[in-house]
Amino acid sequence: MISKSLEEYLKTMYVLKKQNGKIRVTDIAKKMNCSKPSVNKAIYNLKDNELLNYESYGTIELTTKGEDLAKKILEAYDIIYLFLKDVLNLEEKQAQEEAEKIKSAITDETINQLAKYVHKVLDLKSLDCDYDINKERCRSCERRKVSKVAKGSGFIWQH
Amino acid sequence: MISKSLEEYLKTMYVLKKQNGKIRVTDIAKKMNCSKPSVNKAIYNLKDNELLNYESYGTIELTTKGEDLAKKILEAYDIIYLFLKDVLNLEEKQAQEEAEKIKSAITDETINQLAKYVHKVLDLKSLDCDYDINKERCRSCERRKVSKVAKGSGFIWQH
DNA sequence: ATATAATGTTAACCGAAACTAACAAAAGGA
DNA sequence: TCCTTTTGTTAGTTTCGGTTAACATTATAT
Repeated sequence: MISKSLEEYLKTMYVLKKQNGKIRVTDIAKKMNCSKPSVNKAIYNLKDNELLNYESYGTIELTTKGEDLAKKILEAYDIIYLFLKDVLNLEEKQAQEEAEKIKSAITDETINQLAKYVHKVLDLKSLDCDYDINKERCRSCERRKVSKVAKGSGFIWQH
Repeated sequence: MISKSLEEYLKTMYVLKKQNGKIRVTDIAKKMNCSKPSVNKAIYNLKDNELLNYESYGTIELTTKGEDLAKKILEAYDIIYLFLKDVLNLEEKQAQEEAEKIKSAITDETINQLAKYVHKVLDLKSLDCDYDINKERCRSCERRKVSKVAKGSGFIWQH
């Protein structure tokens, strides 16, 4: 298990890859408001965990394992973000900031319960929703979950 | 502003005072699952912040400032605990653990929004509830908030 | 092609928050 | 009282996640 801090780096890399097609130290540092040496350390740490491939001055490429984990992390983030923004009515920016911090604090079990709840609350027609964070599709309403990475995150269930 | 870690110590001290009438290093360490030297450091740190009075081998007494802050921290914790337990249906123990971690992560603003939401959800009669964490009484339903410290925390609104 | 700018790396260090081991003080029982 | 146990303290370390300063490498523009 990697640390919550490393998870943040991994998530950011995944998003940058989707947004820019490439992952650069400077861009990570900017996005995460940290120094480049911090990013560098994180890279080698993630590499040790086989979550990405990297050689000095080379390009950062997430491994399959890394990408899978990143998706899971991003989805958890999205669920919390959605709850904060659409249920608690926080401002988008604050919802983003807080979602990161909350995600870094709680267990998968709690995220899963929150996911179910958000799913229910945002669509009251499926009060008996069977949504599970580990499944691709809700058995009750047949929606699929789709993560919208491109602009500012947020995630949706699509028919 | 003290750190989230110190807030945990302060909260624990307040609860111990209510439960046992006194605050001891050993009891804090037991409750927080940490070593006595860690507690000792925290004590002097809180003392520097004028949140408690202490002399070596003496008794720990929260100042007024310390007690006020402890109450605020405990209330935030209670709100999150209530949400996790009664809204997300987490087990009591897990709700307690997660509540601490979440509280240590989020801002007052978010707690406040959550408080309003929990207040609404747990009593659907007051959907236009005006509850505010900084007020003693809800203008809509006229309930007062009361923190039940004694056993395992949890907090209620009382008529 | 080379000077300059941008990017990435390394080394040394910091601070917070924890730990263990060893010791000092206080409390309680015979 | 005095011995033992409990409680509290100190010193020295560790780990984690970050930093700055200085340097190396790569990319860009003229």
